[in-house]
Amino acid sequence: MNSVALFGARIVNKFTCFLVISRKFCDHSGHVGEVHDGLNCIEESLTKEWESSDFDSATVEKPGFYDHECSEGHFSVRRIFVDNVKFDAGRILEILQRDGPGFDAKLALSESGIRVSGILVREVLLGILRNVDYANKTRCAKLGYKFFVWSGQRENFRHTANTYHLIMKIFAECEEFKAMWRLVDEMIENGFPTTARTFNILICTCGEAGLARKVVERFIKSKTFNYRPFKHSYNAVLYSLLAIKQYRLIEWVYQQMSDEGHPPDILTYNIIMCAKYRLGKLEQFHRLLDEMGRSGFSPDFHTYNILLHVLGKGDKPLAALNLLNHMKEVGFDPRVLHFTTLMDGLSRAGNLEACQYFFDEMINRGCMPDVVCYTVMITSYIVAEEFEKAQGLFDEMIVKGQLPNVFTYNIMIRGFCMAGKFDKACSMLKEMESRGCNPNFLVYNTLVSYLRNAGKLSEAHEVIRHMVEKGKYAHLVSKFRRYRRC
DNA sequence: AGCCTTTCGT
Repeated sequence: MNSVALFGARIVNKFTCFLVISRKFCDHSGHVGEVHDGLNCIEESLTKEWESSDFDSATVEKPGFYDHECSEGHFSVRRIFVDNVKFDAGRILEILQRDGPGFDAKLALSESGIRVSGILVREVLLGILRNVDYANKTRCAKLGYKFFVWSGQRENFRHTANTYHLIMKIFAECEEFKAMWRLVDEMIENGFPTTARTFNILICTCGEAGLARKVVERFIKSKTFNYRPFKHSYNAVLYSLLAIKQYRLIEWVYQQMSDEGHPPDILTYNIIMCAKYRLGKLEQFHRLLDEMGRSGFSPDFHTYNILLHVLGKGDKPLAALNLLNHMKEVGFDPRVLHFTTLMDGLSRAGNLEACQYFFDEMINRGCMPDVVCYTVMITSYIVAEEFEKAQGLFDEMIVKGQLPNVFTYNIMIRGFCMAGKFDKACSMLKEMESRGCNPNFLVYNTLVSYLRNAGKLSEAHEVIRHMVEKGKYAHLVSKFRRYRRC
C-alpha cells in the first residue's frame, strides 16, 4: 500500500523543478507562441515515435532516453514538452491513488484540467505498470482500468492499439486474465488489428501448453493478425515463443508451417535450430543446419552465435577457434556477443582455461568486454572456485567503467558464500543497494539459502527481515524453504 | 526491408 502512495509522489518530486525552470524559460524568452507551436509539433512527432516503439520498461528507463534529441541544450522545446507530460502524469497518478470511498477519482481527473494526449496516457499507464507488485495488484488493475476508461471518454482522445496493449499488460501483470481477454475482444470489435505485440502479451500469460497452443492456433489462422515487421505470421509467432522458451510449441508451429507448405527463411531456421538445441536434440539441429545450407541459406550472425554456443557447451574450443577464424574470412567479424556465448558455453562445460583463453583472445582482437562478458568470465572463475581471480576481475570491470549489474552481484555473493565469507557476501548486498542496483528475489535467495545451509539461521533471518522491510517479495518468503534441502 | 542471438544451477 505504501508503494501505491509512492508512485505518484516519486514522479512529481523528480520533475517539479524542471517544470518550474521550463515555465520561466517560456516567460522570459518572449517567444511563448513559438514554444506552443513547437510543443504541438513535438507532441505529434513523439506520439508517432512512441506509438511505433515498444513499451518495455527497459527501453523507457534507459538513461538518456528522453534526452536523445536535445543537442540544442538542456532546455530544448522537446525536453520542456516531455517534462510537462511527466508532470501531468505524476498529478494523475496522485489523483488515482487517492481514489476510494469519499473520493471520486474520475471526477477529480475531469476537474484537473489536464489535457489528455497519447503520450500522457502512455506515461500514466507505464507509471502504474512499473509499480505493480504482489501486494497492490488488484488495486493497480482497478485504477489502471479506471484511468483507461476515463481517458477514452475525453473528446480529443481516442485509444490506440498501443494503449490497449498497455492496459492489457497491466491486467496481465495483475493476473486479471479474464479482464485481459475481454479487452482483446473489445479491441477486435473496435476494429484494431491484433499485432505481434498483442500475441506476445497473451502468450506470456499462458501457463499451460494446451492454452498456449490454442492462442497460437487462433493467431496463425486469424485474418486480422497484423504480423509485421515479420515476413509472415509464423515467424512472428515463433519469435514470441522463443522469447518465452516454449520450445515444444516452436516444434509444433514449425510442423504446421511445413504442413501448410510454407518454406522457412533464415529467421525460421535460426529459431528452430535454437529450439532443437535447447531441447537437447543435437542430431536434428545438425540436420537442420545441413538442410539450411542445401536450401541456399548461409549462416548469419545469429546462426554463428548459436553454433558457437553449441561448440562451447560441447567443450570444443579448437573447433570454436576455427569457426571464429572462418567467420572473419567470410566477413562476419565476431563481436563481444559471439565471444560471450562461446565463453558461457565453455564455462558450463567446465573448461576454465579455454574460457580465459577466449576472453584474452577477444581483447587481443580489439573487442572490449561488456558487463555481460565480465559476468560470464567471473562466473567461470567462481564455478572453478578461483575466488581471488573472480574478485580481481570484478574490481577490474569497475575500473574499466563497466557497471556490475544484478547478475554480477548475484554471482559475487554466491562466490563469497561458497568461500564461506558470509560477512563479505552480506556487505556485497549492501554495496549493490548503495550503488542503486536493486537486488531481486534471486539475490536474496542466494544469500539466504547459503546462510541456512551453513546453519547461520539468525543471519538468514536478518536478511529476510531486511528484504521484507523494504516492502519487496514478502509474498515469496515461503519460497526460500524450497532450496533448504538442496 | 524490417524481425532473431549473450549473464542469476537444477
